[in-house]
Amino acid sequence: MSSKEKILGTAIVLFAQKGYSGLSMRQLAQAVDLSVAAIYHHFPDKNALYLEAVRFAFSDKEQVFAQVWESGCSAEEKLGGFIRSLIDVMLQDRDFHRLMQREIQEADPERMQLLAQGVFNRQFCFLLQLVTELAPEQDAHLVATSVIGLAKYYIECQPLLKNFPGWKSEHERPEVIAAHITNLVINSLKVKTA
Amino acid sequence: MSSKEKILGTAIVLFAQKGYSGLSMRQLAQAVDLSVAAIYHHFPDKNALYLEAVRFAFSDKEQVFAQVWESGCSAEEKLGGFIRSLIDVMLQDRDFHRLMQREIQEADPERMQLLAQGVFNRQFCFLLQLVTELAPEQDAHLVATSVIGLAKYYIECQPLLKNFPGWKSEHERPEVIAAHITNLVINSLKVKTA
DNA sequence: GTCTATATGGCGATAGAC
DNA sequence: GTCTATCGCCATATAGAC
Repeated sequence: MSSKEKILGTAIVLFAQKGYSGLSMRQLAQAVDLSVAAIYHHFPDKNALYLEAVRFAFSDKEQVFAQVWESGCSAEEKLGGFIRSLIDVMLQDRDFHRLMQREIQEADPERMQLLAQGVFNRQFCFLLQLVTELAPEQDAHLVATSVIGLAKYYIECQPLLKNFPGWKSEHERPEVIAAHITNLVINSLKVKTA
Repeated sequence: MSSKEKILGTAIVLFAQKGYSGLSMRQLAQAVDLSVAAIYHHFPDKNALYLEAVRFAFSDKEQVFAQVWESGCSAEEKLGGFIRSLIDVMLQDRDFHRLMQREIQEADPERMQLLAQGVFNRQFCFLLQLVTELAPEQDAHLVATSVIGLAKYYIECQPLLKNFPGWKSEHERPEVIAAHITNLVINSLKVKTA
């Protein structure tokens, strides 16, 4: 692995943990066992390094959901499969997920557009199509975002949710969360179509 | 208003905007029109100031939902009212909401427990009770957290969601979001009970 | 309670040798 | 490509006058 890749991979993790201003170039240099000057050889400044690290983390997410869309399942099963994959991806690549969180929180409009169009657009469109197929009379955008929001919330708020009454240990199992969300959404769609 | 209160109130806003390490004592001092040393007269160090600011922001949220619970409405109407209030509170007090976000993201287990038990517990229990009443056979914790998660997601991801196909300007109106979430949840509960 | 002045150290970034 | 050494600046925090 090249130094540049090592820097980018480590930067993702550390930026996700500490945020942009929370991570110093010295700390990053120490983490990758290089000098600060060596990092500056590969990147013009801290901000450029950050942007490249975000893009680097984005780069290999596209085909995770492909098998769901390409499967011969029914629309309902596809929705269940998508929700399950979404949760698995979020749980598996927590660094990426945290980086996303920070990006969304800063809410820079330009950056949001880049993110939506350059990263998530394909998957969102597939989901939109699926929802339209399942319940053509509903607002597909609202339903699609509900699906994503539910998954996202369960993952990122788990440490908080554990402390409320009624919590069970099974609530942190991905298949349980996925089944609940799938049920919630599909049942809701059924009422209107029935 | 005392200097201490002015410092705390300003700190909430700025910490929410910039994060802990993103806000310097100099910037805060300038914002409240005091010297850095004056701030250090009121707080032993930056971390203590941060903690006190978080607690300060927490302190006046308890009775916002009281009228919903105390209203003579049906359980269904109460759920709708709670969702609407939740969205309004989140939209209105964005600084508090952003501070919450940062706290949840850092996910310190001890801090999470304090938050759950010291801040949100009462409201969560009311919601839990309401859900149990509406659909006794369902997992109330899962349903209750779904309600909160949906509301939270629509508020905090709005800048991102705007950029996806299918978005309409009405999606940022609180009553539209609230109606959608209420429908989603209540319809879903109906299927199982029907 | 608030100030000015300052100690001490980490920050981003660069110069120049190898 | 990587290093050591360094610049200039800003950070947190403190001392002591008013």
